[in-house]
Amino acid sequence: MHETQERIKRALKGQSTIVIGANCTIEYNGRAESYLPEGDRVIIIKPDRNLIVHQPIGTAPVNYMKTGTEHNIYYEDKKLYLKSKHVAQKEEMIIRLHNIHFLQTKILQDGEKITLKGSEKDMSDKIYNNPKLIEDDFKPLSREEHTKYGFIDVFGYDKNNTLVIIECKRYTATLDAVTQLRRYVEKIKKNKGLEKVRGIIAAPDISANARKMLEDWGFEYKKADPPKYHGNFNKKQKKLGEF
Amino acid sequence: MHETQERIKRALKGQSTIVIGANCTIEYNGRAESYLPEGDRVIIIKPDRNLIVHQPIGTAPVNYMKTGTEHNIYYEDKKLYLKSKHVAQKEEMIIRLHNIHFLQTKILQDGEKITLKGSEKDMSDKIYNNPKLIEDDFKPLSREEHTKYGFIDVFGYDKNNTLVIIECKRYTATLDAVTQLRRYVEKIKKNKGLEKVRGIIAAPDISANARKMLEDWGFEYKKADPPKYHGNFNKKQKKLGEF
DNA sequence: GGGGAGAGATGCCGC
DNA sequence: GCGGCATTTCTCCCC
Repeated sequence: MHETQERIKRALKGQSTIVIGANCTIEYNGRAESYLPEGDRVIIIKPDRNLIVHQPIGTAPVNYMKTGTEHNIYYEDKKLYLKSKHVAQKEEMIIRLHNIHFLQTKILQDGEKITLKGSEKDMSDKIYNNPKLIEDDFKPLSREEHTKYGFIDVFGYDKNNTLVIIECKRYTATLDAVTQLRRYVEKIKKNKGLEKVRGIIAAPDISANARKMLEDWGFEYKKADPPKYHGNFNKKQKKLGEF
Repeated sequence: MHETQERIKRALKGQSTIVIGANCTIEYNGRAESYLPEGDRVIIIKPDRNLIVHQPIGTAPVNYMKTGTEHNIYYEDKKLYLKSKHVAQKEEMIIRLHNIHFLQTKILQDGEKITLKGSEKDMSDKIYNNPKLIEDDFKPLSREEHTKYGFIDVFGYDKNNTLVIIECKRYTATLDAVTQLRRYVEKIKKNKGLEKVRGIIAAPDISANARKMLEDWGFEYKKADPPKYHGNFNKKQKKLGEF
């Protein structure tokens, strides 16, 4: 066991990614407080000094510490502890390691960044470039604007030269989306001294409550799908068969 | 390399948690589309069939597949692939494994659940049980109510028997918090036919913009901290010095 | 560094 | 299953 401690200690000094499979108990104190009784988990410490703990179930880590945390591994009363402290964030974690199932320390080389298509920005681009998706004679002026009126997805004029604000959502629009749109419309009305500003939610779907609130406020809903670049799932299936 | 494939294949049939350190290329197609060029990552597949991929930097996984995904490992043109498919979600991922740095397969035993203190619910409980934190003679009626008016944190009457709605936030209250409160207040005013309903944000802090909007709408802000159970960070520091 | 908003958000709970 | 909402959200981008 002392050998394990030495390996982790050495790895913590370098740029290794450390992966530990261990039976452990975890205590956290910081933004909240948590306690996790004894059980088997996977612990990862990365070279940027963040730490994540995964139980054998679930997508999200059960415990974690942010980038820039200090880590220390030591024995006390013949028990092995990993103590992690993030001074700036006033957070800390103590993992008591009852038993180590496996340990890997390895310098991982990866300078690549993920490319992602189909985000809300792509959706507003699509609408900007195809204004007829909203309605005929819609003239978009800008997109993804950090104006003093707020962060507006698409912004333009309709055929009557009435200002139109469009809030895009990739999924079913919720009450939040409507209140967000409402905030923008009100702000721009006030700042520009306009009586009439149209607000449109563009999304593949909208919840019943959101639709009701939308109508109560005189806003509109326009069905619109986020763009797909390589075709749908079934097509992809076929294509992937080539591999 | 074929031995690695066999080990993963066997592990996928059982209840093992699989941890792979590998140089790989990742393609994802589903709710969005993504591509990640060659680099070293840690891949975890859990017994509930979810998969997460971690680069050697950052807290969040760079790619993932949800619980219930089917995984297949196979060779094609002498190249090793891990293909993951979630039929119901219409999502899939293909990981090309160029080189395996390490591989661990282990059945992890963990039936424990994390206990967390200091959540927003704990905060509304605290206010419910200590109404003076809001003001003298505040009479709370309920908390965490899933009423037809919405999900209201705390709900009660002030000394003038005016209805009071309190929205709690663990951190700095933002514009969202104010619009949320506004939604509740308006809805309850309308449904109960009341002219005056007070709205209060209880949070440790509030952003300047949120405060302005709050005041514009005649709502109030009351500084309140989420409950701490084991004392603050500095005290904890001292206590932890015992280790 | 704080504020504002998206995310392939995830997870929880209630209907 | 959907809906509404918190999250130790995380991450990005802009001021």
